[in-house]
Amino acid sequence: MSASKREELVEKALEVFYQQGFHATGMDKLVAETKISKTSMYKHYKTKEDLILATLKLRDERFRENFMNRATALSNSPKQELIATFDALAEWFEDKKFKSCMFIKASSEYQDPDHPIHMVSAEHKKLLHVYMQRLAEKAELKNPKELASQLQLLQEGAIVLAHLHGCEGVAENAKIAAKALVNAAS
Amino acid sequence: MSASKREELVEKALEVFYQQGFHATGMDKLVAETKISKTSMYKHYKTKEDLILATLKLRDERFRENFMNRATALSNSPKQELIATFDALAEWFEDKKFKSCMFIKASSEYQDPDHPIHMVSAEHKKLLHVYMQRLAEKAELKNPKELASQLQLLQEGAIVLAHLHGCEGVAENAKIAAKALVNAAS
DNA sequence: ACACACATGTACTGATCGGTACACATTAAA
DNA sequence: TTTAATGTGTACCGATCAGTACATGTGTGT
Repeated sequence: MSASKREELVEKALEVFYQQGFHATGMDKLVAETKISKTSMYKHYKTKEDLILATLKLRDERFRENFMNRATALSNSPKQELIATFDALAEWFEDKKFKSCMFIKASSEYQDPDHPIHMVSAEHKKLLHVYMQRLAEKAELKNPKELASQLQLLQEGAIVLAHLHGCEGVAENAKIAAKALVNAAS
Repeated sequence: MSASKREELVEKALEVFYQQGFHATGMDKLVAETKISKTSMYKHYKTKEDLILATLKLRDERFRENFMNRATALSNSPKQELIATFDALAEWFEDKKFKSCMFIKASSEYQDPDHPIHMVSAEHKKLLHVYMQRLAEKAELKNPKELASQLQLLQEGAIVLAHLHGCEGVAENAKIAAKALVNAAS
């Protein structure tokens, strides 16, 4: 049960599920693209759903780490960092591999709120909310929880519209709105 | 080619695609739920994709009409109507059949920007944007196009988060943010 | 009553789905 | 060197996918 093969599998699955979708990606496609046999896949993950959950876990960790790191790097204070999250989004949108948010898409394909895939998607968004609420608290802004929610509305909206229409101006416009909301809470 | 059967088909398809998803819904399921034979279906619509496009067209018309009517009914001026769109959203989110936005989900399953399904989804969002831009113009607000974009960001974010976490407070929070943005443009 | 055009339902196609049976290769302990 | 345990690949399973061939209505003009 070589851990490296397991890693190769989940890595490739992450890429293919993200680019092609979950229902649209068959396990056979992963066999073809990884040269890992189906038996080995099902030794590592009992079902396709387990594999999807593993890819989402990896994606959650990587995405949040990168997102928060970029926002931190592009700012000098918690208040600035809240705004800089929209610069981080802009960078993401410009990536030619950008195809919306994996968790929005996952919850689109697995709509039942009690479905594990839906639940981990919701958890991902909650963790991002916590991150921004903490920033709002550090910045000593009014109603940090509500402010974080409102900024997240702008972020999720930006992701959706950047995916639908292309990235031009979307993140910038969201950033302008975010500044207005942050200033109103100062 | 009875038009009533055609209507029954697209009606049922709309419901099932919305509740269950596109890839997850087979044509056989529609046969089972409508008692319309597969042959008849494929006489009316050459492919599943054609049927999906028909359901999206119907959904677009109905949704926008209802959305705009509700916003109009809940307000007394273009400026108020911009804000009232968030009350219309709140009503929608509270419907127990609410399962996110059909077009966000469609673009999640058909990600290629050149795919017809993706394109009609983008067009739907553009039409909503036009509606709000007109309102902003009638209300004589500053930068009507940018304001409409920012309000739409809040709306799309609200849809996504209401679907992920439930509707509690989402639309209300978005409305508060919208008021701040509208007032800033007054 | 008849013939013809067309709407409809059944039963099927090859392809693909998620998942598995089983034969074989490899390794390590005895 | 033998034996047992485990990892791997192939070839397959029944179910379901989108789509179709074909036989059987069914309505209309004569």
